[in-house]
Amino acid sequence: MTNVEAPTAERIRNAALVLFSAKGFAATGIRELAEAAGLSSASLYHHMGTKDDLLIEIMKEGHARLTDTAQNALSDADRPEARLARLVQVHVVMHAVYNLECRVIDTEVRSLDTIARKDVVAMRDSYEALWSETLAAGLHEETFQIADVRLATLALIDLCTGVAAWFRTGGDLDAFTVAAHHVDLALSMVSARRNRRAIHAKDMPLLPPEWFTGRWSDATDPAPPAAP
Amino acid sequence: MTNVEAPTAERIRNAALVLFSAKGFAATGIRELAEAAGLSSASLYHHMGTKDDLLIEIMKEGHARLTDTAQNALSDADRPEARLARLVQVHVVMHAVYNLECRVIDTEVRSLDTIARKDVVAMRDSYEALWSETLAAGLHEETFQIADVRLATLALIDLCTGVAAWFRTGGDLDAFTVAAHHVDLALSMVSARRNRRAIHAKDMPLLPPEWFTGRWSDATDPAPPAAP
DNA sequence: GTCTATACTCTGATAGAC
DNA sequence: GTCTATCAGAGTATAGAC
Repeated sequence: MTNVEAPTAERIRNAALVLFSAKGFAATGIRELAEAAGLSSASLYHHMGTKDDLLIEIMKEGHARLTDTAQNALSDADRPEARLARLVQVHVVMHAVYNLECRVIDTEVRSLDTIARKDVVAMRDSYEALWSETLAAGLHEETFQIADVRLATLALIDLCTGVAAWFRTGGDLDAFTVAAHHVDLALSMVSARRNRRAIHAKDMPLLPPEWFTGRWSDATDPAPPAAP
Repeated sequence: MTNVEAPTAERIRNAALVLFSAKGFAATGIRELAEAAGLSSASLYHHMGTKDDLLIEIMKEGHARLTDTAQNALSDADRPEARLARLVQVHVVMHAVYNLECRVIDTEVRSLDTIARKDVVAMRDSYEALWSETLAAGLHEETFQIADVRLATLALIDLCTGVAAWFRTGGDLDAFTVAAHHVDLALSMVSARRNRRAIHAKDMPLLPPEWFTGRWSDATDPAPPAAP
């Protein structure tokens, strides 16, 4: 559960998530990273490539996790409103639980070199396509009222991505509660309706907490520093 | 209109906006900034304090501009739905027109030292209060349907802030069109109603383009590099 | 108001011993 | 697998001439 005696590579990764998300990639020194991971700066390079490589790995892994999780969540949902609800739920829960990783993903695209940036943007685009397709389907069968699919896609993703910036583990709202609220906000935003009645989160087959927890065995955010 | 022969201090500021927004504050070198502004790095310091001071000035000025504009926009709007519409409109238009400045404001809080960060966060809080108060008023008179005012505040601001990340001047949608769409999205999100009927942007007394252009005489974003 | 030259620190990364 | 020592370059900022 906790990170006591975690493998060195993982300790480095966790230290990187903490520092990159708090100060930014460019402002984080290699010595600082080493100290946070409990090594000398030279030893770092036994476990990773360059500092750039470390960022690239974090970003690609994070995007892959997000897309994979979303695709799994969509696999047994047919209706556009159920699919949108799940996209929102997955996005928000991930941005709350993998909070540091998501902050890095969402803010450090500019720190990537041209090649890596191209890869990451492509991953991002294919993830966004899941949203666009869902909105287009809901618009087509008149479940959603949307003036512009592209704009609505960006708006919905912005709405859910913003969570990463203010969510705090241990706050008054847990990840699932925030996600449920956001599902409602999203459904309202696209005026989701069936039989002329507004659809709400409580009418949706949302993913239960266990659905997520079963996928978290490997690599989550590092545990936050203990409260004083 | 253009920046030909602009005062040196302004050229530096513009160069800073371009570089800070594109690469980030920490990743921008002082020599790079000097070159972009057309000076030697030593000459920079005749027109500004430290690199940190330059960021602080940009961020405080931007926050002040945003809050001032919002307060002016609210001065002749009474009803919660009109006030929300104007907050959204101002926020989106500013994030589109002062795109670079807003990107810096929204991403570089972490680059500020403790003292400046405290100031800027306070400015941010008082700006957010305009939104919270508007939502609380609309909830109280049952114009809005909101489960959690704090969460809805953050959600709405996130929705509108996101525009800065993808808006491009000269794209297929101009700032006012995007803002109008976002007003609709925002009103839907809070299920704004009067007499049991949904309220839309077209029913609102939105600010005309002239309202904004009258305020842009002084300092906008630098002109984008000419197309090839 | 702008420059050249420079001080001093920190940067990412490597060499090679243990 | 970790360390100390070190490299070459880039970082911010200043001194002082013009």
